[in-house]
Amino acid sequence: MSLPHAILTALLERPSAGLDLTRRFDRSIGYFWSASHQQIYRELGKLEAEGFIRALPAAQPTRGQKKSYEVLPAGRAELERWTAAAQDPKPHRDTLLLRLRAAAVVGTEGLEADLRRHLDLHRRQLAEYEDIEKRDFPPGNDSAQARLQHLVLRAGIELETFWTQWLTEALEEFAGLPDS
Amino acid sequence: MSLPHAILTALLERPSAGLDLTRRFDRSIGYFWSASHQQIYRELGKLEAEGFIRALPAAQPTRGQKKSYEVLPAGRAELERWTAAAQDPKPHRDTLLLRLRAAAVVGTEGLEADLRRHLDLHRRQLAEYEDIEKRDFPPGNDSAQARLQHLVLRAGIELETFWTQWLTEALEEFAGLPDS
DNA sequence: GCCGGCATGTAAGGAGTTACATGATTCG
DNA sequence: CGAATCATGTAACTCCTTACATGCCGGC
Repeated sequence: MSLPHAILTALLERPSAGLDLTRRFDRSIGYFWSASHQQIYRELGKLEAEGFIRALPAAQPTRGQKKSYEVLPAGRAELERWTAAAQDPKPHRDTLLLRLRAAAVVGTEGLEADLRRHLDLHRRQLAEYEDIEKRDFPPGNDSAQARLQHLVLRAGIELETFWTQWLTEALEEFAGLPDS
Repeated sequence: MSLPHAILTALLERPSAGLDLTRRFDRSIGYFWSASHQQIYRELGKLEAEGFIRALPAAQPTRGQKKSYEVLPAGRAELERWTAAAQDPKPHRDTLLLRLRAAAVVGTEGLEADLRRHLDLHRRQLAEYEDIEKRDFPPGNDSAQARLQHLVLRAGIELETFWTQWLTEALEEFAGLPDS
């Protein structure tokens, strides 16, 4: 039940059409809540039916035509409610850790190459986050909104830092293993 | 496509029946790949139909009776294949970060209490991991299998450490915020 | 005018969750 | 024997993914 709220947040930040939202999910909100355009269109339809958002008047109802949405007061209220509500953390699912555990049983043959690839991907992601930090959060801006957004970005930076360190350590471990 | 491989790994570590597996998923494998008993039974049926596992001979075919499984050579081969295959990391989904981003737009009212609760949950999980580390990985055991398992556990420890630190930082940030 | 890209969708299926159902075993 | 618990399942639903379909729009 989080996708509709992710969309409400994005639309409050700026009214947008479906593909705009999709692109923003690829870049920013999608770093911690990804969504495909199919999901987004379906959810926009639901949110409109529930009275949480509405299409901006400029939009025609034909198919291939751009259709932008804005959040209605009921939608903002729902987002406030959801943000404040207690929620249990969802259990993590991590394929790579699972594969390492499998490797402890069936051997590490072939796994090292993919660990290197993941390490590279995490390094790139970390570099991207650090660029965003330099660009969007120069020292001195301490508005409440900026501080919260920066906090979220720092979580991303620290998580990617963790993964690069851990993968480096894992690869060192592999180097010292009896060959599989 | 990871649940069947999680089950194969667990069954290779020790042949088990459905509920045994469910309990082990609650304690150990489930720390990074959770599954309910319904999922597990469904998947055991599929794996048996595919010839990857078989019921141990002792088992009767009646309903409420215990039925243990073991991995067949084809199952082991499939697990080896899957472990070595290149896989892209799945995008993360984190509700808490999403809520923080929403709070940057609609205000932080009511969120702080749940952050404290999450901090407490992560501290407990961290303590549990550290207990496991003390119990199962005393210094000196450096078999290949133990080193890989320890590596996985350290990932859990470091992730929980990150979350406790980040949440602490977030709560400090909240304390300095203009009240919402 | 048509072709490639933009924009909005539909359909089918997989994976996970929630609620419920049924048979066996154990213990008082 | 009756109730609680163990153990194995079914059914319905939601969410997400993958593949495909359709209409508009600008440039050549």
